[in-house]
Amino acid sequence: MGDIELVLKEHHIRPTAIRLLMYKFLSERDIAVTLNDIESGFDKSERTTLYRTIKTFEKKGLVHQIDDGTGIAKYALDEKGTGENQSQDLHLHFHCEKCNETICLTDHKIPHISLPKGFVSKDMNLVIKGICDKCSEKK
Amino acid sequence: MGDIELVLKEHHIRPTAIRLLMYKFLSERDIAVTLNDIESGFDKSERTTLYRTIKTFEKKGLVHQIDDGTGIAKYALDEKGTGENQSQDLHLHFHCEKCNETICLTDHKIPHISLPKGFVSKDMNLVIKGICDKCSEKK
DNA sequence: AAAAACATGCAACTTAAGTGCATTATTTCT
DNA sequence: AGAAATAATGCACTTAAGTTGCATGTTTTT
Repeated sequence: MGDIELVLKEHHIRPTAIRLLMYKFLSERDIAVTLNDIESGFDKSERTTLYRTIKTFEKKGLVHQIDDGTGIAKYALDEKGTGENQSQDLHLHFHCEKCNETICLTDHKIPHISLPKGFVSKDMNLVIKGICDKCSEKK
Repeated sequence: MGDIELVLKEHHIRPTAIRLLMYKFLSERDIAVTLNDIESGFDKSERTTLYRTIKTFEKKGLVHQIDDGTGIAKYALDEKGTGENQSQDLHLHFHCEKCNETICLTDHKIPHISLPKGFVSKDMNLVIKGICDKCSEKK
């Protein structure tokens, strides 16, 4: 049984062909992808199925959705896809205005922020916009 | 000449009737509003006009757009609408999962974050999700 | 093997966002 | 002031992402 198959099973996801392929697809890139990106990578499958697949992954805690300000949802594998650690992904994301790519800066955690009285924090989303390392190189 | 008229003129925006009304509308609430919210507040005017009006405000630095993760753009007046201070609005936003309202926490600035080599930061967006003060009161 | 549960594909719908163009209002110029 | 230029508004239409319903196909369970 392949590695991916195991990962899916650990997350209580049936390892169908498309799901295996999508996991592979996601694990091969280090940037967050849109549904369109995924669609372009799969001639064989259909928009709806891919949509539902990524949503399944999300529900089961395999991927997280990122809102980078472009208005289009992006997805990336959770850091510890295999582990049991379901703690929130409080790392931050960087969106490059040039290449339009969004990167998970998994080593950069969001610092603690004290809120006014009465506010209860459950989740956080920090996106930094600017120029990424690749684009700032090739001037 | 009214106060609002002056504010608009300072931002090089022609003070038409709709624009004056929209500014008033925005200044009357302390939460970020969607285009739909605005539309509901104006029987007289039309979606497109309101859309273009808010976009004009945005371009001229009167309002900022907030992406709170709901997928729907929200807008709020900049802190110093009147002043010359065009420095980025690096305050954070709080999105309440219960009442769905998004609040500018203008007093809470986003802390400095050091990025990996090659990354250039131009703008930041931090949204904290949870329960707001009003909703946590009335259990 | 039959029943139940789940996955997939197709079509259609919803909603926010955005554009083109004609009309109307406002400003500028002489 | 009046004409020309510029900008604002309103209406219709388009686009694109996201989402749902339902029929069909597949896998799992008993």
